[in-house]
Amino acid sequence: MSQIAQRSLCESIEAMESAFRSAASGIDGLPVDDVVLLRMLQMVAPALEAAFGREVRKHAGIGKTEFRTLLLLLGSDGCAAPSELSDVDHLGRANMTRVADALVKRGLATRTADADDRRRISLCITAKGRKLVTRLVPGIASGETAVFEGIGMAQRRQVAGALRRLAANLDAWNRSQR
Amino acid sequence: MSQIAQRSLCESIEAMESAFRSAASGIDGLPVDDVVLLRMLQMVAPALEAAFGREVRKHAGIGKTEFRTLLLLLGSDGCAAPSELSDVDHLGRANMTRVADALVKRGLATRTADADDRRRISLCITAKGRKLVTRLVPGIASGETAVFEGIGMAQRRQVAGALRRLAANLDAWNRSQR
DNA sequence: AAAATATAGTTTGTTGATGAACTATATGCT
DNA sequence: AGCATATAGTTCATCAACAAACTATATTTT
Repeated sequence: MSQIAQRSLCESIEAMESAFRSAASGIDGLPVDDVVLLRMLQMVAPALEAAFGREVRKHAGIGKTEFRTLLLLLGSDGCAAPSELSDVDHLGRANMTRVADALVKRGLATRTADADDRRRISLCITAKGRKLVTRLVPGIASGETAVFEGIGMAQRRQVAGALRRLAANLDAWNRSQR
Repeated sequence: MSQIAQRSLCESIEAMESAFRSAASGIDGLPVDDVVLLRMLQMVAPALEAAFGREVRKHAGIGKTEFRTLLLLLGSDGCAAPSELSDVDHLGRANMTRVADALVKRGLATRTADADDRRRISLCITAKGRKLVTRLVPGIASGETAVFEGIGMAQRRQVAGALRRLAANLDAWNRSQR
């Protein structure tokens, strides 16, 4: 049994907000609305990912990152270089090696050397991998429908726009740190 | 040097969206808008947290979870039980033990037994811990201002509302899985 | 042509989280 | 009073990620 879920996520968010607002009343200059919003983001995103990960593990026996890599391969005509995949998924190359290892071990992808550039390999989804993705899509679709219930298209666009903006601001910040 | 940042986060988001849309054109029933939006969430939130974590590590020598626990203690009149803190921060109790260990080791918090309930302890922020939080607040404030630039109050409310809705839907989903 | 620099992928050790199991204690039920 | 159940916090093993360093190869510069 998970050792997290004493309270629900909603209850934790309420309690977190209350605690931060209380803390802010004794601290000058803390932009508590921003702190709370960022913390909500950082609580909800991992919780969504964890739930997705548990479903994928249960139904496919692989991790969420492995599954996502299969989707990304499908979006690249079936094959891609690990360095490309790690860029697209914003992960480390070392991690992508681990993910590739796991997929190859289960026969869901293959590694083949690049004919033109011997530094590179091509990771390609197999027929078994395609079948697995096809099998899980209905469950994914219904899960996502459930999770987005009550959030209209206009609000989703607002969220997407805000996330892009946050990413751009973070990129600018990271550039300024070097 | 970080092995992730070949591309910027923005570039990864564009590439991810393109790859998922391409994948979806060959897969019936994949709600690609939702997939993309969830994946953006799951890329941006950890990136923000990682950046914050690096700053905190650099300026305070502690992790982001340790720092956040100090803030939560301030919001609880200085003391709280680890089980309470883990609920508020939506973390495992085992993890909160690790966080408490780190804070106590650095003299930023103390553990004291509860007089009424010998199962419980109180984790209390020390004067040193308060000073550390006070010292970091200006940097946090400016970082958060930077990261939210270009996102107006109305849009922030839309994002907050969507996050609460996502949390509620996820709680409902988790309840239905038991 | 040779040397310097950059890129691709891997290996290794570390980190921060989790899940399971444990001990100690409190509460509720009979 | 005694037993069953629940809660609090800890320990331990595991996992999925990272950072650093490495080897091999390609490209650029001199």
